[in-house]
Amino acid sequence: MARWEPDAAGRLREAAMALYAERGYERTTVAEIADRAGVTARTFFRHFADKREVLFAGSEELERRMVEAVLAAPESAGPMDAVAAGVLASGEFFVDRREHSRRRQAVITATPELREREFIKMASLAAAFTDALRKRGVAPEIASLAAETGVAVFRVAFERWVADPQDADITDIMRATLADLSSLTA
Amino acid sequence: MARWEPDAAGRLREAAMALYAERGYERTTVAEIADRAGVTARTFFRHFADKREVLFAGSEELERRMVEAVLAAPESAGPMDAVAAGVLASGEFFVDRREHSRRRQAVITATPELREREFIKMASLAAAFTDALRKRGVAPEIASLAAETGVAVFRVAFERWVADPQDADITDIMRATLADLSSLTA
DNA sequence: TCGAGTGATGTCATTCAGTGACATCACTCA
DNA sequence: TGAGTGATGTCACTGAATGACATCACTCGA
Repeated sequence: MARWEPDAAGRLREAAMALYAERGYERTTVAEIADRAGVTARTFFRHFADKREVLFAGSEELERRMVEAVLAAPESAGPMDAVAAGVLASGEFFVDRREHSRRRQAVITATPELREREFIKMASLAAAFTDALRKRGVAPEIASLAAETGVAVFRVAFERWVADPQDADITDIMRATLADLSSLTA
Repeated sequence: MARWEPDAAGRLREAAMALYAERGYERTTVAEIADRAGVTARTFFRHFADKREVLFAGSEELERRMVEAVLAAPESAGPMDAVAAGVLASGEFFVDRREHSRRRQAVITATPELREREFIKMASLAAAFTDALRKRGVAPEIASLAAETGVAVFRVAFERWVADPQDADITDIMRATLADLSSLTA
């Protein structure tokens, strides 16, 4: 018999999601999460930097994929087209995760501390987009503006997808949002 | 003689800025800030919700002014024009505050926790813009997209202003940033 | 097969953020 | 002049987060 049950991090993630959804983020203690996962609070902090981070594991992976798509866009693509490619590439990440995304997003939206953390993840994405665009030869100021705008589109589209009663495809929603941006600034 | 020195909140703000700049946010305790301001830690928390908020007093005022400008834009103005008016209206708020803004921004940029807080302030601004646009009759989805885009412009322009070695006027920089957005999405 | 690591976890003590309850006391005003 | 009022202090407590050290199943080479 193994000394410890495997995948403590996974159990902690699930326990945290369940408790945050059940009784709210603020009224859940790390000790309770750890208990439910069968470990101690000290172990929680060995897997996650803080009480918020447990909901954001995997965001680096998403960011990595989106950045790759920006870099992989055709050379002829302008800055905004490259960013659009990055945004669209996020679609596959959410396949079959709509319900999970909805529950997770409900918890985050209800908790200022978690919203803060989500924003800094978006900022990290914007910085990564900026960097990728510069590598494509885009001027620094233009790169950051295009990146910020692209992230704004991603956020709005994601919100629309989560809220969509028709369960429309996320990629379609992203395309529509990008089109809205074009007509807005026309 | 008054029982207490007046303007405890002001002294706390200054003490916090000084200490955060001197030795960094994380290595400054609330007790130290309170000490320097001549009050107790308990009093600190009566004036500011938490250790981060002390750097963001006044942001509601800025938001209020920007929203007013959105609402005051000519009826003929489109969503993006109205948002642009809001962004430009922030200019006067920063008159004669460039050096203060630079020091403050340096502290914030160096501290993830403070960056998180700054982002949620920007989100609040975006929500307020969205609301204002809806009051102007803009469709909800378009309103939020225009608002997010406007906030992106504000952030980029503010960063440019703080970093500008020429000390250019903030309003000019904002106009230029708005122009960049137009050509980007053309 | 045995013994020296290794690594994930537990235990314990501590610092610090943040909050609730209650006391204090200069100042105000009827 | 005495009953509030309000900003502050004091105290006790919860809970997040971290460092130091112990534990022990498992691995791997001699």
